[in-house]
Amino acid sequence: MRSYDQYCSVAKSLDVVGDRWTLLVVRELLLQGGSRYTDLLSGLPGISTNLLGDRLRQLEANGLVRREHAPPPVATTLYHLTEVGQELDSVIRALVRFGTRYMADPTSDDEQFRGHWLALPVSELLHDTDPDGPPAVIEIQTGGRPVFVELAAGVVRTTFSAPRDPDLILTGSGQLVLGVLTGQLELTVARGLGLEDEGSAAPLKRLRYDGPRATGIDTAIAKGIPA
Amino acid sequence: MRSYDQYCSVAKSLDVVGDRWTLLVVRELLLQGGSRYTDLLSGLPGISTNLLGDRLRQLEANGLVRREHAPPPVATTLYHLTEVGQELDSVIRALVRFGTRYMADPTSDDEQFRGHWLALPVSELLHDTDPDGPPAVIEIQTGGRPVFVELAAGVVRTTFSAPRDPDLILTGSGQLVLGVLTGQLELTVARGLGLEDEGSAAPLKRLRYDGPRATGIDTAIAKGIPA
DNA sequence: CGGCATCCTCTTTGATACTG
DNA sequence: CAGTATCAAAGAGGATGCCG
Repeated sequence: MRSYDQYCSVAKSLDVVGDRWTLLVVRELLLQGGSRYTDLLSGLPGISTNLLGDRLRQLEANGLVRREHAPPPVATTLYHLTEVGQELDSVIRALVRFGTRYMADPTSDDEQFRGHWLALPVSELLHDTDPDGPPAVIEIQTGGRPVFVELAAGVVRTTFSAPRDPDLILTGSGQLVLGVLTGQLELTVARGLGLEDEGSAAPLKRLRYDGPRATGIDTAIAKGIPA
Repeated sequence: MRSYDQYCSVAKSLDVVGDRWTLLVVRELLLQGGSRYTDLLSGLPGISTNLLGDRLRQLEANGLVRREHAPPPVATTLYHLTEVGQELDSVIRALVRFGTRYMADPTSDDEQFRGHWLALPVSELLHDTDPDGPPAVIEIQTGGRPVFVELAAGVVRTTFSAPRDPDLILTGSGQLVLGVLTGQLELTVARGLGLEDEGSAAPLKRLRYDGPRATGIDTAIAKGIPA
């Protein structure tokens, strides 16, 4: 990217991460940790292979990404965020907070989705209102690998392997699951729109959402669903 | 910008503000409030007139900017951030926090600077360590209109008109001033590099900087200054 | 299959000129 | 002042080929 040539903190940041796809590469590395080239490709649907290579090279040149030639058991290159790169998590979190308002909009037909992306709004915008309650786990099935939402000690975290047997399993589109988790979509309404749930709904009642609210999320979602 | 077509909060944000120049337009509107087209042009050195027009139209279409046809005393169009647009301040602040690490680097010859940009790192990264002390004001002269840094009740704010007579006036490049304010550059060293100061240095000692630290800022700056 | 490099087409940007 | 019109150059996207 051409530099903005401005002596300004924001412009300097954007000189480094303002290129198309760059922050999404950082998103993947923050979510997934050390990743192989093809892991990144599959977590970044729509990027072309040459662009991913370009971006990784730029990020490395700027000291945000480190490549590591893993020894025989893996026998491939792993890309990691450096400490400086990790500091972009505050930028990503701010973008999550802002962008979640658009998650209620009707989705286009060819919109891609990866379950692990849900970890961003879940861990940034959801809180456990019952810090003294017993730990609870919700399993999310949106196609692909499941994601686990864990409520414990007032904090909501996400993991990619089951921390214990889930209290609740939600199966359906990312949009339905997110609507129910954020409390913007009643479980009964979500069922009508295609969500399947198995187990206790109690953990849902413990969640508090403090992100941007969308009105009429149910009708918005319904509009996106073929009748 | 072409959409990323990903059902992800970050991608959705970037669909709206990920275009080149877009976040810098937001920066100007956050810093300056309602602005005329030409105010924006002068606060965004390097942008071309057609791109500014494009970006304003997009921001308006996305509900982040509102145009207001001001009545006779002004007799021109003013651009404002909407409430949704204002919420981008957390994104801007995160970018400020990240990007300030690069402010110590040697600046290129044709790098542009506007004094009001300093308000970003100052109000985001500086704190007043003496909340019970008397209010203090530092006037910053970097060419163009002066900027005033006000320490009061534990908070550091910036204004564009003098809240009272300044206790200290700093005159010099943005980089020297910022180095001194953040405590990364000793005042005596800064004087040797061309900074002029008038008044009491006491307010500087009250400031605490909690942003990213650059090592060797003095030699870095010296390298950028023609001998 | 992982990790690129190349070629080609299409879109976006940037510089400048121009108009109400 | 507040933009629109024009056009060359850069960058993005897509397909494909290469090499361990």
